[in-house]
Amino acid sequence: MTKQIEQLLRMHIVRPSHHRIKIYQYLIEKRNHPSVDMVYQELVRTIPTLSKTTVYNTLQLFLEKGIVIMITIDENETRYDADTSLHGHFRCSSCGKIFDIRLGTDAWRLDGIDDFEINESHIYFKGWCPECRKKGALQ
Amino acid sequence: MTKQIEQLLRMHIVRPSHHRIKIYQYLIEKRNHPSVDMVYQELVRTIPTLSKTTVYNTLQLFLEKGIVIMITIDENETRYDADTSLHGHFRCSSCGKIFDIRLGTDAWRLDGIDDFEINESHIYFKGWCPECRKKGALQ
DNA sequence: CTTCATAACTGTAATCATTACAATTTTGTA
DNA sequence: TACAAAATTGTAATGATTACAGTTATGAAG
Ligand SMILES: [Mn+2]
Ligand SMILES: [Mn+2]
Ligand SMILES: [Zn+2]
Ligand SMILES: [Zn+2]
Repeated sequence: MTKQIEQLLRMHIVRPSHHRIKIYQYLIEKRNHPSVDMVYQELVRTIPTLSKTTVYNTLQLFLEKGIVIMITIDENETRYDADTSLHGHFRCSSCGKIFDIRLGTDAWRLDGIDDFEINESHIYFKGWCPECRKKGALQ
Repeated sequence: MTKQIEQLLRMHIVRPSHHRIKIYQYLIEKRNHPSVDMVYQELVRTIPTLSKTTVYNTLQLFLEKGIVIMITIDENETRYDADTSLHGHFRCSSCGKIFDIRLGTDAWRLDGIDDFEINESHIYFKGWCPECRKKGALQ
């Protein structure tokens, strides 16, 4: 696993340091669209010397190299996603969890704005997730 | 014009104070998806006693009453829009302007996530606007 | 026109995510 | 082993947003 991550980082011109591997590994294993603090709080348990600045710097580097995307669905802090494929997100207003939403290609298509050059597309939904709806219904 | 805004605010249980009218008027006249600071900098010229806190509070109130929507396309500061209809946004990475993008209803439709209760839908694009593309091409 | 309760507004301080930056440590290579 | 480059750290600065206490405006009652 670590070898594969090293390979991927190298392919994107990112030297695979210990911290970078751990941070990338966190993203692909948890798949939880974490904030900087979520990554830091988890990893600092096994890397006590870890600095939050390193998490910021590393995710910024991953962004520039195109191996993560930034998600601004949360108003307070940016979230990150190692899944760079075209997909939407749903944020539960109750539990705060962020879910992946697979959308047909026609949802991403848009006509009549040929003069714009689109580099990024984001589709966000907010509301209540299935679990929270159940809980809410019981109250 | 002012009378119409007063009417609209009253309809949404917002007492139409002088400041509230001016802030709402700014939103519908400029249609520029402003940040709090953009609203403040413009209005403080004619209302020298205006406090930025009032702009924050007022836009928060408008949000709660459903007469504006929040746009999180900008990573640094939240933007506001008095157009609450379903439409997408495009943010130019060069000039920072935010444009409205009208999308067909099929773009907003999504199947297979019936268990989610959707309250808000946001579609954002980022890239280069027509004007900045032209300028960029000349360089 | 005064009184008074309530709502609106102001200004300052606190909070919190993010960035800047200089110092220190690690790494790869000769 | 030596050393330059890259990575990491820790602290301070920045900047948007919020908290809050004090002040002002408003509007109804008398
Ligand atoms: Mn995702
Ligand atoms: Mn708009
Ligand atoms: Zn939930
Ligand atoms: Zn532009």
